Amino acid sequence: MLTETAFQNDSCCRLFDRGGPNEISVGPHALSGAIELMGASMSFKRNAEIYGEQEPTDYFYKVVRGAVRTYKVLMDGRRQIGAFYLPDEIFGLETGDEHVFSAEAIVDTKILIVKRSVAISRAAQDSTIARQLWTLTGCELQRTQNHLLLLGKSAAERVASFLLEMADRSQSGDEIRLPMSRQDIGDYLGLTIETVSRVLTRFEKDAAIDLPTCKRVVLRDRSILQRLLD
Amino acid sequence: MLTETAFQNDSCCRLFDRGGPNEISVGPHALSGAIELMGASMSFKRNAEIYGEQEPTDYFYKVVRGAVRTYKVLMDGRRQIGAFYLPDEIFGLETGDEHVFSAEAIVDTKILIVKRSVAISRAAQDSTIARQLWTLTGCELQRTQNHLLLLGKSAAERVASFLLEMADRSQSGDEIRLPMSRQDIGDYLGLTIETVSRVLTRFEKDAAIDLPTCKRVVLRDRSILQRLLD
DNA sequence: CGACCATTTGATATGGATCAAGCGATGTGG
DNA sequence: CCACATCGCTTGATCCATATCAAATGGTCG
Repeated sequence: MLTETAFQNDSCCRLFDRGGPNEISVGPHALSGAIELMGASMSFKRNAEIYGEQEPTDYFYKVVRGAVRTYKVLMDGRRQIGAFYLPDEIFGLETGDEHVFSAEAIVDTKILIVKRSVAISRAAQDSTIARQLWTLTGCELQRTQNHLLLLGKSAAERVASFLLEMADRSQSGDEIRLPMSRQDIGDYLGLTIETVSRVLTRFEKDAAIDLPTCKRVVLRDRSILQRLLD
Repeated sequence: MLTETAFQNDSCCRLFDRGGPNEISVGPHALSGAIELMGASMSFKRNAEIYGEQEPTDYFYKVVRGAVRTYKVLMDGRRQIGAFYLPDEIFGLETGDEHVFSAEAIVDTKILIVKRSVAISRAAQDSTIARQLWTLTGCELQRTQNHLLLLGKSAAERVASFLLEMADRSQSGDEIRLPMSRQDIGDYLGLTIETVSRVLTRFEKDAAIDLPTCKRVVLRDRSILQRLLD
């Protein structure tokens, strides 16, 4: 599970480097407007939709500030979260012409946007750009495979994996600030909010973590969590 | 779920087209031998290992005849199957330097092999090859995302998805010849063999399928299965 | 302060796992 | 060609982890 923590290295950012980010003030759904430049910047309010299921996959996105969830709502109303994206991470790399997942800002979020067609035509001329696109998609594949393996495990293992992964990705030592709700975590891990809550309480009783507030987690004994994983 | 059925179009095969396939007779683990050509062919016996976890990711593979499973064995001994690959499908596209999954022949299987380094250097010169590598990885990502969504559903939904997907991919109308065991199916769907068996029996009682033998399935009423999906 | 929403905690229900036979197909040696 | 052994599949009985339902607590914002 920890292998996925290295999943978006800085060399991939060149895609977003052309042109100084020029702030464009827009609401949700304004993406389909006339953004042709690479590296255009947009802001989204908490819970605002960045793109919806079945919309055309016209852009790549990079989180500057805030956090993003991608998700799909299933027939029965259940919601599966595909991934969380934190600052410096890239999303929207879906393959087909239309998005299978939707994307929303979890908190107020700033994002860079690149038109897919621009990136692809650059890739046709510059093999290092092509290589980056491939690598990014490969990293996303690896992340998804790890997520898939996660769903085969017990509730405690899933939550432990999640905490260790978040600690690694937010790079703030043993103190994690969770931007997402229990419902988000549950929908990511395939558990109910009650089960997530109970496991966290259990970890706290076992002195593996502290929960100063419900959004802040402090890892007190990583080895207890680590032992649950393989 | 059905979107994934179109996941490896023929345009991707150019990777394997250089040089007439020259049969090389080898056993498992012989991959690390001196295969430098593109499109070299190898045969594997039922249950033979094609590559193992942690081996270097030096090749891409394409099934010519037979069937392949990729899998990972977890700490507790459970085995998660990542995917099944049927004739004309490509596998081994993992991102890192080492395989996270192992690959085995499910039945006696013939495979084409391409050295990864050769494909990559061709991609650096030919942007259509680069594009194909990217597309293939993207298709694999889509397949994995669908697999992930599958694991959130009930046992009946998982089995129904599996049957419809196999029917589509084996392109033999309503009659499916399953190369894999119940254990394989269970490990793919995250269910026990008992549950897989019970669901199949239930589908037969509901007149959705026939089971002339345990390896052959005839879809009698796809709409019953379809109704379980979204 | 009060209303609202998210989270935690408690009690009960359930889908699929586990444990345990039985059954059927496939292959082997006589 | 048949008797028997083996292995994979099916069927049945019971158990358990997590879901579901319900209520209490806590945190946030007007």
